[in-house]
Amino acid sequence: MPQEEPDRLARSVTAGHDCPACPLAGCSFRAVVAEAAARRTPRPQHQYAISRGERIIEDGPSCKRIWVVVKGLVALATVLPDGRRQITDLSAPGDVICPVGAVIGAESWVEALGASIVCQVALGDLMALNGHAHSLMAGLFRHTHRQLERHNGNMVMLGRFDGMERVWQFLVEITRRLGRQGVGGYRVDLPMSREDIADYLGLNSETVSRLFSRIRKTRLVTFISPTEFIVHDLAALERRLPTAGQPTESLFGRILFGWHAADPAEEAPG
Amino acid sequence: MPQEEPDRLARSVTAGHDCPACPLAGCSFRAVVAEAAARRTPRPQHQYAISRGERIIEDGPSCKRIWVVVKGLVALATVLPDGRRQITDLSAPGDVICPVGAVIGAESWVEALGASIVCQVALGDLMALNGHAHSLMAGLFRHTHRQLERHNGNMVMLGRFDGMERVWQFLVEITRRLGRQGVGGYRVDLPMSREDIADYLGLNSETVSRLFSRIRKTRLVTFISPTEFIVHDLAALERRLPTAGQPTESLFGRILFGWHAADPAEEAPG
DNA sequence: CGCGCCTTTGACCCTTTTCAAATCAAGTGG
DNA sequence: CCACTTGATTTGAAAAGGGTCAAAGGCGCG
Repeated sequence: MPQEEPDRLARSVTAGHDCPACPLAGCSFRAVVAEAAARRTPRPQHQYAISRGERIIEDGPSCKRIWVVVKGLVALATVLPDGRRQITDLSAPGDVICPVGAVIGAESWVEALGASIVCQVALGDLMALNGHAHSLMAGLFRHTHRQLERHNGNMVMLGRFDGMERVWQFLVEITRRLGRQGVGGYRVDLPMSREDIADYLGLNSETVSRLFSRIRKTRLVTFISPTEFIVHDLAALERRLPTAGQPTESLFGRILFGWHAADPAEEAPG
Repeated sequence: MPQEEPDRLARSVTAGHDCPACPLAGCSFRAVVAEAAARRTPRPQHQYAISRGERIIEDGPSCKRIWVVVKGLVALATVLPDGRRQITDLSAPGDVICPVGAVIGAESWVEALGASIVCQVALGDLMALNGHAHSLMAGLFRHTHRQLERHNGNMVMLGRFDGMERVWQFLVEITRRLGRQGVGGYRVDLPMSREDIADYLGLNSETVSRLFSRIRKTRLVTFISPTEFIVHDLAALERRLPTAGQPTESLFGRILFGWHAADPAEEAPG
């Protein structure tokens, strides 16, 4: 358990192989990384394999790198001195992880929840190549705003949802992000323990287990094993959410970076 | 109450007077706004006075403006269809408010908690003048990362602090941001009702009131009125926090924007 | 097979919520 | 200036929800 013996797990990431460009189709940073690769930057990024509990650690005090999750599931966790842990963000394949400030008196780090692969992008290399390239800025900005949106939703969940609502919310979110559509619905292979889920939802593991048992009785979800389940009707789950919807994308980036969508009202008089 | 009759409060901001540049000494955006003013932009910003409950509203679907709080206290609030409200961020004088994405099925807006003055900065004007000016980008980036850090701390609070810890945390935060040092300690004039505080802390107003009563008994804080109090010993309050510290500043911006501090390890080999 | 770890379930306790009533503060009008 | 109104705050009592502690059940692994 990370909160009991943090130091035992504080191993650095293990080196994998170089990759010429981020291989991930849905990667938010694909264009940026591809651009860096096209300019033949020396080792603009590496892939690293990290196993459950391992952390991504900066060697120095400043933030020189970002990471793109290629495979697995990675968490941003904050642990209080007394051991209480809160997972404040989950990153699935295609998501970008930027270093983010912590809270003095608490430890924050990025850790793998299951066997994962991350693609490391050296920010300095990209900066040196591109200067303050528009595409890099736009990518960072878009990513950061998505993160703000997720955080906004998570705060509403933590502050105002009861236990059952949190678990429905979690199942919907994780099914959208990790579910593979198949016969009988979405199949989800979830690399999180009950305690990880509890730490994400602001509950404890026994409560999560009890709530999962109640969900099992609804027959909307079939649990094959503690870490595998099938969602038969995602829409039925979504109807149980207090919000009944999914996060919107901020429009902020459009004016800054020219992200355009079909939006005739865009230039309406203000 | 916003959650009972939101429409009654949905008045647009009332126009104040033009201001040549953001007048606020500690404003994160002072440099940016001053730069725009120096280039004689036509009306790069206005000041608006907004009273309690009024919202800052975008006229169109896209985000064309940012605001700097000059006076008062402004909240980013999300309200669920059933009326539950969560305040996800507070902005005090000097803070920048950027539009941030909401959650479908819930309403999000920026509202004044007390009589406030905000300085509106038209992003488009700034962009047209500066292009993708380094200072604008740096300012936005720095602001956004501060917001991420606050959000991270708020999620830990909402997920893992009990009621008493949340109220101590709130008092420390609000005293740091709004307190004026005087005889007997910091005096704080707090433009929030018990319900506002509850919606920020993920509690309800009766619980907040009860917890305040318990704090009154410790004699560490004297409540002059429901919205005025004196913190006699801020350090004693800080010692009651589970974290015993304050947010750090992310170092991320340094490499991107050249924010430099005394940091010899900055270029240490990675 | 037995060990250790995770999960599930039960019983009980504590915190917070809910519902209700009383108190307090600020305006209003006589 | 004082009764009256209105809304916010405080306090009380009961109920609900989640946490804590403990025990039993599953599962993989040596």
